[in-house]
Amino acid sequence: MQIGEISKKTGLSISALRYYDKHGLLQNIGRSNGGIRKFDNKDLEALRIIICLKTSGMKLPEIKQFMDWCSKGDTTIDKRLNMFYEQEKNINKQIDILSKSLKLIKFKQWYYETAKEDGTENNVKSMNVEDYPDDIRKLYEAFMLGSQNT
Amino acid sequence: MQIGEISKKTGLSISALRYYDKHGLLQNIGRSNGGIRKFDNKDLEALRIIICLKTSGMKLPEIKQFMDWCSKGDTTIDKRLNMFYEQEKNINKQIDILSKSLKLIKFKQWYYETAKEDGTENNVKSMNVEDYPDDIRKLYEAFMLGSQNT
DNA sequence: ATACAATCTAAACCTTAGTTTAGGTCAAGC
DNA sequence: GCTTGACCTAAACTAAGGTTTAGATTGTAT
Repeated sequence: MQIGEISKKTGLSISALRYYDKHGLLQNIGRSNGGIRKFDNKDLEALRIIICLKTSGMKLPEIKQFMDWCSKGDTTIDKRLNMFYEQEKNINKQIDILSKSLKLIKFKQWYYETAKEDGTENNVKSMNVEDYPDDIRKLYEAFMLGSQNT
Repeated sequence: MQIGEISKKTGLSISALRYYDKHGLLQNIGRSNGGIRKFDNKDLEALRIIICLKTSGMKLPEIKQFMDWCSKGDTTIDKRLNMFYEQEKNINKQIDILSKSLKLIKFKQWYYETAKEDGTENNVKSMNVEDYPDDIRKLYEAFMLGSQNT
């Protein structure tokens, strides 16, 4: 497979693929005599992993580090295992943050739905927290407690 | 409150706060006669919302748009409500992607734990998918099906 | 042989979200 | 009235992760 086909299969742009190659993320991809990149299924699988690590927030130098370890063989198994333990923590942290954001979003939806019904923001803006519906108050407090102060 | 105190309360750097102000995210913050920014609790709450939107992936121009709508009053309630509906979808999409990544991570943990026990990657590398433990196979397949092809 | 699309490289450019630097005020305490 | 720490602006700089451009080469089809 050539770069164009790989681009279609992975959704990465051709220039991104060349960029990854240049920066050492794509190890041992072959070249034709004329210098054209030849990808096989192993390369494709490696790319899937790269994409997954990237979308879960890992930086390219760190991904390269992992690829280097892979090339280095059995002596780096421990490091690689550890990296995946760390990345699990990382992802869980991100999910936590997003879930907390979701609470503010839900609160704001209620806020603007109420404003919409009233035809004005004034009423809901001047409401006291204690007068929010129970479930809404919980959302609001979860958000506010999550960010300390005031 | 001055910018230094706000920086400590929000965790944003002073330069980031000035940058947000310059780009119109911080509307109607006062200034002393001498030109020094004066923040009040409303400004602080607005900043909390900005931080939340930003950490959930919203770009600064979009956040500015929202702030502009807020300043414009009741005629923009619908737009703001809609923005929060969209942002909910957005966040859920991000959580989905992270949850899928987590499956690969879990699979890789099993993979390298096995390699570690064996003292080499060779055995686990040459295993067939059908011989993976059931739960592991599911993780692997969820990941591979999620990315089509091959 | 020639056309043509696809590929190649290097180097310049781009965007986002700030940070840093330089040179200058502000205002509180002594 | 002077020092000192916090604040101000504009403008240049940074970093990551690519994209774009220009000009050359490859390889397949006619």
